[in-house]
Amino acid sequence: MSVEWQPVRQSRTHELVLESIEQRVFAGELKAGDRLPPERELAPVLGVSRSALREALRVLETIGVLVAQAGRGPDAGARIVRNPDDALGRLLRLHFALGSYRLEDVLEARVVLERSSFAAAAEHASAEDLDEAEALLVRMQEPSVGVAEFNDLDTRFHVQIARSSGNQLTSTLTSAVRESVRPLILRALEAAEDWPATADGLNVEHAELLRLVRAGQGAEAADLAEKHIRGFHGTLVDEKDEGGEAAG
Amino acid sequence: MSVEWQPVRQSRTHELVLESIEQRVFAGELKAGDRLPPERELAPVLGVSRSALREALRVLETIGVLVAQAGRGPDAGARIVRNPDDALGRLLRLHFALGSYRLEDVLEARVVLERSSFAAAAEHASAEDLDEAEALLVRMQEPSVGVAEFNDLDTRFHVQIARSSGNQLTSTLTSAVRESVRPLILRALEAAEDWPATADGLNVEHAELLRLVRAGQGAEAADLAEKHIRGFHGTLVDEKDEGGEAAG
DNA sequence: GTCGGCAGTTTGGTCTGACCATATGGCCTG
DNA sequence: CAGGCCATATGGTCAGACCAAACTGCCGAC
Repeated sequence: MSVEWQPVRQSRTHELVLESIEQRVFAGELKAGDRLPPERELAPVLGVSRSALREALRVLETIGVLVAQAGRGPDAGARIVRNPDDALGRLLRLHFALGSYRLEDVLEARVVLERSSFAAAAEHASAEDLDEAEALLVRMQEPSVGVAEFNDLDTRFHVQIARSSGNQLTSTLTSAVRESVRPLILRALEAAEDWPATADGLNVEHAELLRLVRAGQGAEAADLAEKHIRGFHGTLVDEKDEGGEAAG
Repeated sequence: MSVEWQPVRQSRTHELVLESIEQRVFAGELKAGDRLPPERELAPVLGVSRSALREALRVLETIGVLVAQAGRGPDAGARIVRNPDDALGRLLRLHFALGSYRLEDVLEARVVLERSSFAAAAEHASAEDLDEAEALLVRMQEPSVGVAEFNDLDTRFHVQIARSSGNQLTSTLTSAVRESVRPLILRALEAAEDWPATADGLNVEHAELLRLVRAGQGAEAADLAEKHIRGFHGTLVDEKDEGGEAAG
């Protein structure tokens, strides 16, 4: 048989706890907004120590499924939430830093996701969403804006378009992927020979992108977005060429 | 200013520890394969208790950046690794179960990612990778294959194509997104009125997809992949219509 | 009677120290 | 020299205490 043997790796306690809670989520018994029992009650019920339970809760918190709040009242305790964005962002950022992904791979992923975002935004975006995006562009056009803030606004513009596409998942993925290369982009912007010209060029493209989205020209917006992203990543590859190959 | 005030939310100890370790990763001081000092040494150095340190390590383990192994020898201890796939899979699976994402959103994401996978595979896939994909298809064609195993092989086929595209990131994302709807697809397959006919139809499409990839016809493969996925997800929407809307 | 503050209670966060489980390294015996 | 047993290093778990945050509600001052 072609199936390889796998090491059995016996489960640790906190993993069993995690499974138990996950099962409740999959079964629909735990929904967003629900509260878990207090740690001091739940631990003995599950037959584990509080520390083991806490490690499981920490895992759930890490993936944006749970938040904990001390104190009393309706907002206190451990609550089920839906906040995948931070979790995905941290995950991709760290793995990109570790060399799990090559820059070209990130580039392709961005192109694919953002083409979809811009095309969908041209279809579904509300005027308010696009107004917010425009506000970001206006702030980017101020000559006094610094590189760091420009980078921040740039990220938020792309994320705002993704969000306005109405697709939560591609929005989250777009945001996370963009976040993962944020430090790299910041370094590239800082190293730009003629910063005002660079900023101008990006501003022009952003404005045109937003115009196409507003006009409902999804296909054209997608094409320009691809050009926009590829053009910019081109400069990144140049910046990073001393990095060498990521080892297997 | 349009920037909203944010609650300051003072950092918890384990978050500070996490930041400290993350910084080392971003700075390149911690690379894949490196070992962390033993918990009992590292905790006092960081000025925190072992439990707080362990919670931080658990977070890193959750996102696939660290594995821990008890015992002695070169493989023991906490080591930096690059294993994002499980982490991303769990994240999307749980969030999909919680209703963070609508089924249509997942469908669009799959279409976008897998179009790219198939197109890139037609360009870059090695013969061995495609042989492995073919072996999966052969096993899916056996009449005796059960629904669960078919679902498993189907997943692995799509993931194998993604992997053979040479893009680690889209491969991971494809795998995770496919995993997140795996239970749903399983239920749909189980509910199929004429299972052999359903399986046959999918098998034919898979074979044609692989043929196009082998022939290097990336554009055609992408189009067929989109049709393949949309067609199948259509049956899923029908299956899930009792689910109602996901609350905001 | 109302407002403000103070104490009580609930809940997560952290710390300490102990003990258990696992896996290697090396000694010791046959 | 081979096999088994013990020492050691390391993560995993546990128990109990105390700290910190945040709401509840009482109680006194006005």
